Amino acid sequence: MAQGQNRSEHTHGLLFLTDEQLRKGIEAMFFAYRGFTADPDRILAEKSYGRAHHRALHFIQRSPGTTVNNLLSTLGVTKQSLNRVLRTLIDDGVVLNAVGTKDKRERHLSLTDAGRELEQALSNAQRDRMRTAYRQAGAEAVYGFCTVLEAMMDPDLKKHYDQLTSGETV
Amino acid sequence: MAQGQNRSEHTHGLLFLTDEQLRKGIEAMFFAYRGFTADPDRILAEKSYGRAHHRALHFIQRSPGTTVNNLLSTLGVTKQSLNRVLRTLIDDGVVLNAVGTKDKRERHLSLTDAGRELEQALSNAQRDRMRTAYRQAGAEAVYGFCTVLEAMMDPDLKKHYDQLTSGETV
DNA sequence: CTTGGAATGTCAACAACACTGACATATTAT
DNA sequence: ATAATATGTCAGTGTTGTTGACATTCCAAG
Repeated sequence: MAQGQNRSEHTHGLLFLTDEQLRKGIEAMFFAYRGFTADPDRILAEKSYGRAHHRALHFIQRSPGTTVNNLLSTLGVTKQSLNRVLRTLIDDGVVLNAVGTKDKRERHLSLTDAGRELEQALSNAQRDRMRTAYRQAGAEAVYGFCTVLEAMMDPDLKKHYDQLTSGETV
Repeated sequence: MAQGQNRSEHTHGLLFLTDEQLRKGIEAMFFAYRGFTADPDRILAEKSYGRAHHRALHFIQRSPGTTVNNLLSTLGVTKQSLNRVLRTLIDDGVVLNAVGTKDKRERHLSLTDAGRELEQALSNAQRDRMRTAYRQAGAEAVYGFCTVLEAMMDPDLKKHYDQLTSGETV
């Protein structure tokens, strides 16, 4: 029932959004996010790291030389929370912490070789699932997928997202 | 740069998935999920509940009379973890715990009036954002959104999702 | 009818990861 | 000199997940 109606609504571009359809999207987000994190979680568990470590590694890889403050606002956590994670990553020789050249108060974060290796392993696992899902769903679906996700973001978070996707350099 | 290329790839249905595009999707999931939970989180904080309470309320509302075991496998947590949450919800008069009529070992969970009210408040907040995002993105995007999310789910979780979306009754 | 297993509840301990608040230190800006 | 910034750290707390152990209740098979 739902499928056929949805399809017809597409064609003439009208959106009759029933609570049922919205609930479906909500549940899809819930179940999909579990799948989204499942593969990296397995790798992290072996190294006794958590998702917070993965997130830090990801965004450091994404913006090498980024400052703690920048990473803080991207991740949206407190400095105490981030520091706990960064501390272990730095001590384990996975993340580099370099005093800023221009402003010596700043610390510039980057990955060591070991860090790049770990980040690659995590990213590969996550990208594999992503790639499979993309291929399965098709190109148009992927475009819609990103469009809706972007529309769901808080404006402040969207800024970080846009900054990452457009310009690579910080 | 990315936008134009993506578009052309759509038209002839070929998927050249660069790591860059996959990373974009990964980051979109991360930032969007934060937005996805932001609104209910504010309401939950007032009542000193957490996301786990919201999830329990959602799926109980979705399948009234469901058993603990069923809820357990839907949520994918341990019974101890779920029990802690259910305990507070039952004690607060938000969830009803009825001994099964046929099999008296089972407990059938449902919402009280207060529970329905709270669940509505949470769902409304979440649906509002969802609706706005859907409208902003358009009908085709929504269709693609759900398609990709479904393809991202673990098969076991997808069963629960399918069960919920198709048949309402348990 | 006894026994095994299933469904549930509960206690205790522990870990990850978020929070707040307070305080210290170095460095830059005014 | 003083204020503001960037960072680090200590201590405490809360939510949510985990294991492991154990009790209870009840259905079903022998």
